[in-house]
Amino acid sequence: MTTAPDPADLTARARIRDAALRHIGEHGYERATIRGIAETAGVSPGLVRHHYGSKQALREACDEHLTKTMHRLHEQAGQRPPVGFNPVAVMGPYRRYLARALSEGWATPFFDEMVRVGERWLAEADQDRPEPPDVDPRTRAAVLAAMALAPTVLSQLVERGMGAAIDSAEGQDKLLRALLDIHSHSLLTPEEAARARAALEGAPS
Amino acid sequence: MTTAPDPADLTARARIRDAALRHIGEHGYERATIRGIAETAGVSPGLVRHHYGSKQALREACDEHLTKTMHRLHEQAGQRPPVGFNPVAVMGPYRRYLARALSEGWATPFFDEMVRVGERWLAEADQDRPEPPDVDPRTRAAVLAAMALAPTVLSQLVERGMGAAIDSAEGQDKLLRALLDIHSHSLLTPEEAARARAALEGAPS
DNA sequence: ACGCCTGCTATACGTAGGTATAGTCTGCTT
DNA sequence: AAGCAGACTATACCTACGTATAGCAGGCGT
Repeated sequence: MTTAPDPADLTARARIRDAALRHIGEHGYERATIRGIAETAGVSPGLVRHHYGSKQALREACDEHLTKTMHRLHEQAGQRPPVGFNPVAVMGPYRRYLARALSEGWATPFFDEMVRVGERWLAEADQDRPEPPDVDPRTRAAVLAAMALAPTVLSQLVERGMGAAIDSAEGQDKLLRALLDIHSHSLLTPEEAARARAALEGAPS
Repeated sequence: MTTAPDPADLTARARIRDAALRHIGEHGYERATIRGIAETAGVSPGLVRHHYGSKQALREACDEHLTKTMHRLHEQAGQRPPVGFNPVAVMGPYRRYLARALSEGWATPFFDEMVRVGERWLAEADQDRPEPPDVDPRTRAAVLAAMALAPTVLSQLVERGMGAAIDSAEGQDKLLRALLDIHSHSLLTPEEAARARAALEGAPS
């Protein structure tokens, strides 16, 4: 059950967009070429310009399509909490594209939304915490979001470490188990953290 | 006390390398141009080729230089544990370059070493853990390394969330506090994790 | 039937940028 | 002094690629 393409998606216009998503995902925005995209879509390079005007605009169309698709998936998946905080699972064919968007720096809207969601989610989780954290919530959410996206962005490297493709069943299983383990076992004890914080106050050197 | 340049580093050859580190860090490998690098270094584009042969080879020289410098810094910083597991602090001028190297996928040796180090470090930390994790250590270390590198790779986005440059004192402070908080407060309780794991076994969907 | 909008192709243009070559200058060896 | 080597520049070349233009086919309203 991979994100089913609407029947209407067989149009050349849609094929171009899909090809662009794939090419940009695989090679990055700069290295992806209109000619290559056109070839994959089975059309002439001219048609790409005809439909989208420019390479930049094509990318924006991809962004929009991804955003819409993600929203749809998000809704139909319901409001279940982000177990393991793992966006890899859902993204399927868009994973690489998203990773590029993030690491090449043109995914700010998406990231901002992740931060917003995370912030709300953390606020809720903080209900039953003895003393509130001394970091502002936005920062904490941002860092957490970045960490959550790490396996997506650095998938190539993580795959090396895991010895399995991140898309494969084995890879997903390994990744999820690792995330569960990491997120349920603190690296630092509260005391260690407190000590480090104290050191921060003392010597801003 | 930023990584002091050796006096001998004033040679054109070294200036080219430094300019390349900067340009590639700022624009990425593809977008960085030999002409731009040459201009920054105050030399002709031809000299770049004279010294390094090709753009690719120039990048490799940068990699090597970064590796050596990092080793030097690593040694002179002693064996103190990676508090907050935060490589951002040290990297200084190389941060952007490293981020590019990671996200553009040509930093495998560096990442592999991080995984090795992390693996050893985790093994030690696992001494006093009631039951061993059910993930293989390499995978866990890889995911953890990726997460640790997230603020570096996604610095642009994290900065947005923090509202401060990651290099600034304020940014460093915020980031470190966030990391301390995150690493000393689990997102999931062991029970939740166990439940999620159980779900994994049950329904591989 | 006629025009025309739309999807589409073929071809051409301009430019950026990696690479290649030839030549200049400086300093050192013999 | 002669001459060689290495650092460095100027210039040229070639390819890749984004963009622009012109033209063709086919369905649709009138």
